[in-house]
Amino acid sequence: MSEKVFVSAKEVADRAGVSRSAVSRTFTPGASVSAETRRRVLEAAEALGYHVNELARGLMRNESGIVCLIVSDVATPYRSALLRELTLLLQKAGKVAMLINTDRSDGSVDRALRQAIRYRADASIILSGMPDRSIAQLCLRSGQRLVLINRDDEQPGPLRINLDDYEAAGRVVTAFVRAGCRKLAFANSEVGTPSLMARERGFVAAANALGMEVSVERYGWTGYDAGKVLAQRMLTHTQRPDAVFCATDLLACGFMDAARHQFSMSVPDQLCIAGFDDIEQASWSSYNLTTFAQPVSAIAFKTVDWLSRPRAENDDAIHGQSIGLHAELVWRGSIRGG
Amino acid sequence: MSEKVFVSAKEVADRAGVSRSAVSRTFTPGASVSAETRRRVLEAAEALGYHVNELARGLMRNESGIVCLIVSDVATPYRSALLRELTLLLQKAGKVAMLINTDRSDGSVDRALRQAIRYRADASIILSGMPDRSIAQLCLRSGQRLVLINRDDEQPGPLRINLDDYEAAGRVVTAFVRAGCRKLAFANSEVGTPSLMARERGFVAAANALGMEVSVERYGWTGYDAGKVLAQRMLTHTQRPDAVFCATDLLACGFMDAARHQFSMSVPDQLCIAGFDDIEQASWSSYNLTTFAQPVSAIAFKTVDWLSRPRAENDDAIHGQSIGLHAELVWRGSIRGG
DNA sequence: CTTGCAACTGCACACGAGTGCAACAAAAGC
DNA sequence: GCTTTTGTTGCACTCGTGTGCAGTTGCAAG
Repeated sequence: MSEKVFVSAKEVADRAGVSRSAVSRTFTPGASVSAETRRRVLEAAEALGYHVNELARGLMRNESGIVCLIVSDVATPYRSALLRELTLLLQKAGKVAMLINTDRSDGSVDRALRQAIRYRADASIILSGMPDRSIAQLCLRSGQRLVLINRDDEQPGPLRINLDDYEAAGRVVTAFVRAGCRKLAFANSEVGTPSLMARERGFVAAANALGMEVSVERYGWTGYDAGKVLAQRMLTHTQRPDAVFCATDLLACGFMDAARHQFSMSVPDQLCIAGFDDIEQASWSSYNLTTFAQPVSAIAFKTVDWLSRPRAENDDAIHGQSIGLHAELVWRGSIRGG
Repeated sequence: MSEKVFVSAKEVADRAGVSRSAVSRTFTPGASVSAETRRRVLEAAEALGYHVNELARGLMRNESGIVCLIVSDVATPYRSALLRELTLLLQKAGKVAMLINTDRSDGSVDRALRQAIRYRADASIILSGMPDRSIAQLCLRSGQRLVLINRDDEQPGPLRINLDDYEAAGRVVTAFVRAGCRKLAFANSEVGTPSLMARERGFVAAANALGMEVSVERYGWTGYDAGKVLAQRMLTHTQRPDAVFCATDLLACGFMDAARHQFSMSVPDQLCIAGFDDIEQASWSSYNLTTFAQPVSAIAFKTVDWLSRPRAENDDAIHGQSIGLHAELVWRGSIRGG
């Protein structure tokens, strides 16, 4: 029955006794309006409950103010933390976030990007999955900006933000050795994300350089349950490891719980554990996990900063920029010493 | 330099050798186009990389397809789980989610709703905070739909979804008594959300009805750290409680960790604990927390279902609908017996 | 062949805003 | 008093799409 009846600039103009242009100008920063006209317009707008139609404005300006966040597994601690940081900064920058949930299939990222194009988003930020090359190119050709976070891709065009996963994984070997550990293990998931694999390779390489073998196991998705299963597999071996680097904090929490409650092992006395991400739960006293911190604030800052910068500056680097960030090791109680 | 250059229906029409209307109709379900025309249009659209401009379409149809999610503390387990569920269902319903982060000030919810109006959102879903009455009315007058989740407000117009917090809190008293507990306590935060307060009142009332006193403490925000502080306060009393109902799972996790690691108490032998929300961590074996499950899927389903239903049906109930959902008690190991 | 009907197509207008341009008024300068 | 300057204002066009209406086409029935 009562269809949508938004009040338009025309109505405000009529009530204020000015032209529609005057209304438009009062709401456009930097336009020329006399103080008196402005006052009358604002008064009428307030009385009528007028709000600029961003759809129409976006149509004219060819700039919607929308930024698409393309994410899978939003409910995961690390993802949601990054999401919070990004939305906060985007809002401060005068943008608004459009959230698109993807599953783990590749097609869903493509669908998300199509959605972003349809809404004429100013930019898309991809936190999960990889877009098809042709779609990504289409976005770039349309003048949409693209940011890939922790996706280690070589496509030219988008801004790519990555951590020093490989190098960080090396540092944890040092920490384990210093704690007196000799039988190293790496617990990974099967998803094979570039950053996860980089951690694995970095860990193995650093251990090998010291003449040590690493037993690697991969299972399931990168969550708590997978960590438990990995522990069950790796701790029933005749040769139990005395140090495990888990590709993710969630894996580490699951691993630690299984080690303690199912195998009655004490951490860090009989088993040292390290994780990656520094999710909130890592600091909870039941886990007290030594781990690498994802610099979420820095990631979000770099992203939004790049997006708010005028276009021309970026175009200098035709091949798109690549930003490397450092993952700091947060010392807690799951590795001896320190 | 390279400004945004999206391809428009006009260009597709030229290339396909048809009128622009034909293009429009091809992308409008239920419009009348011959198979041949449709084919040529689709072919041209594919070749040019055409995508409908939802901004313009929304302008015409007066229906943007956008639904605003207004949330604070997105990174919190319960909130992010609800967020995931909502975005997934909205996408399935052909809508798209616009995420607006609020801080805990009231004004920020109002600002968010203004944003929603400016983007002509079809609906706004409020998960945190309370909008000012006048703004809410403005939204409703504009034909925007409003959903309040766990906000227990009496405003007419919006759909209100609430849990049986009060009654649920009573059930936990029964469970504590059955476990042999006699000194009951309630750990709450200071934020005073209607649902949190309902849990407190329900718990106290049910205990009183059985002739038992409840010691109530309130502190800080509703997170893990607050739970720890609450434990430090409540467990240093000369009269230690032997059962605590925490208003939130996060509080419960903090409380439990402090009880175990700082006061060396064993749960559930010396202290029974219950929480509320059933966040993922509640099921982790370090906590194994008995708690009430937020029916996130049901909440999301009811919400999206209401939004996709045609307007007329809802208008029958002038005062807006109110949906009550049941919080199921999930039995785990933090209460003896069961 | 004419007529009727249905399916399709295109014109033209609408949606709500921004903006270049010209008209205009007031103030300043001489 | 006249000219120049400065600041406002309104007209009219633009953005990309949906849609009512009228016109065209094709086909089958009379």
